Amino acid sequence: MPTAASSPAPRRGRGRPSRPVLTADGITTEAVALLEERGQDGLTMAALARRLGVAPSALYNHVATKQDVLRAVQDDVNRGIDCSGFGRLPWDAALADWARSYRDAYERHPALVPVMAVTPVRSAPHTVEMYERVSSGLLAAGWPAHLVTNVVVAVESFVLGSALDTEAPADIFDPGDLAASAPGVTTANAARPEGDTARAAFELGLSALLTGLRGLLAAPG
Amino acid sequence: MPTAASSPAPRRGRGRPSRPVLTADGITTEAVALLEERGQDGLTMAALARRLGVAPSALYNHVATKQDVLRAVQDDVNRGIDCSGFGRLPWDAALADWARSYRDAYERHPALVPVMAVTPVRSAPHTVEMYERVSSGLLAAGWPAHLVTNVVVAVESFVLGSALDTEAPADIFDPGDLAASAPGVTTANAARPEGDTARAAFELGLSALLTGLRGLLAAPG
DNA sequence: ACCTGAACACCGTTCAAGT
DNA sequence: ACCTGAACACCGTTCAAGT
Repeated sequence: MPTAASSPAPRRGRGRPSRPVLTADGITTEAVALLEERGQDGLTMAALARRLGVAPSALYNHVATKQDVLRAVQDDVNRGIDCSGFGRLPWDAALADWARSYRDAYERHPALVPVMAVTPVRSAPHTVEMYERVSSGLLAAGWPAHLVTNVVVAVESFVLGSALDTEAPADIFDPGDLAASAPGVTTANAARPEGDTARAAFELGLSALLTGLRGLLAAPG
Repeated sequence: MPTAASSPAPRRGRGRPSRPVLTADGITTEAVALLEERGQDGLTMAALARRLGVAPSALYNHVATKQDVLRAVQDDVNRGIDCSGFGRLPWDAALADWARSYRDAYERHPALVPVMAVTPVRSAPHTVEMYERVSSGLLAAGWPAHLVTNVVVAVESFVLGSALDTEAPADIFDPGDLAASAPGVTTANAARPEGDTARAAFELGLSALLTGLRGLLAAPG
């Protein structure tokens, strides 16, 4: 029975257990599960502790803050992002696959988007590994070193913004009472094909971004 | 003395005031100021009420939730975004100016990024006006109606992701102890020019995105 | 209708006491 | 070292009571 067992019986003893009942990895695993099941607001230190069969204060023997938990969760999410195209496919196809996988991962965890944008990569091993595959792939494909990080950040910014956009309600652009003063919005809305509109906008932007990047690599300066 | 006066003397009377002391606009104005002065965590209903010289519960006669306050603040921020290029400049130059102004506005208010991505535009008049200028500008420039909203959303996703990126610490990509396993990241970091790196990545991405969009408009399908 | 003040059901976090 | 349970300083929000 791994630490991931749900709803373990609460400990009744008063003092230090003979063997530790918590580990950093176990906390992270349960935090990911909790985030997946109950969403952003469901991930509280109290709920996490209950899942682990422990008092909330016990968590603080293993993590300093809730932000620590979020950082660990985020590194775990990044572990699942597919970077396998680099070195196997042309750089632009690899970058496109990475961007799609990256967006899919954060579509499932939009609450982590602001965390990802701001958290240093050190002590986040899977995150470092992801960036290493992308950066070394771009370098090997002939991208000038001084542009590589900017390319990565530009694509990442688009991906994270697009991940937030997947949360938008379908009628976000419906001007309601203000329709009379917004004929252009109304026309554009009416002509927009139905279906997965967030994905359509993402694919359009990704395609445009890659076209521009190919041009930049071909004619630098 | 407008409602924006700071630290008014608290009312001491017990019942309904002879004239209302709060208005929706006054609440929004003070909320913007509070967000600007104290940042995301500083904008609490208690702090907002104190600034307005009122008990926290009084706010609930004018707004239903704190989310309401955030939505109003956000519409106010959108009022300041420059859309003046549309109809005056070529569509791509107008779109670039809009994107820069949009990013600048949310760089000052990164906490509003997740709100913006998700909030319906109805009952947000300045936001509708912004989208109207952009949409009608693209339509007038010859963009097919069925692509206009996707273009807007794609650029917006890039802008909002880039706004979050401005919050990142300068050493976010420093692999620390993991440097030995990340030679590509280390090389790219070392070669990246110093200065406003977030802006450099934004300008690179914006340029690439616009190049791709120009190509798409020229050769649709 | 629109305010006050008390109350409710939470938060994340700290800390003394236990083993 | 690593747990419990009580406590602290907050949150956003509700609601009866006042005018």
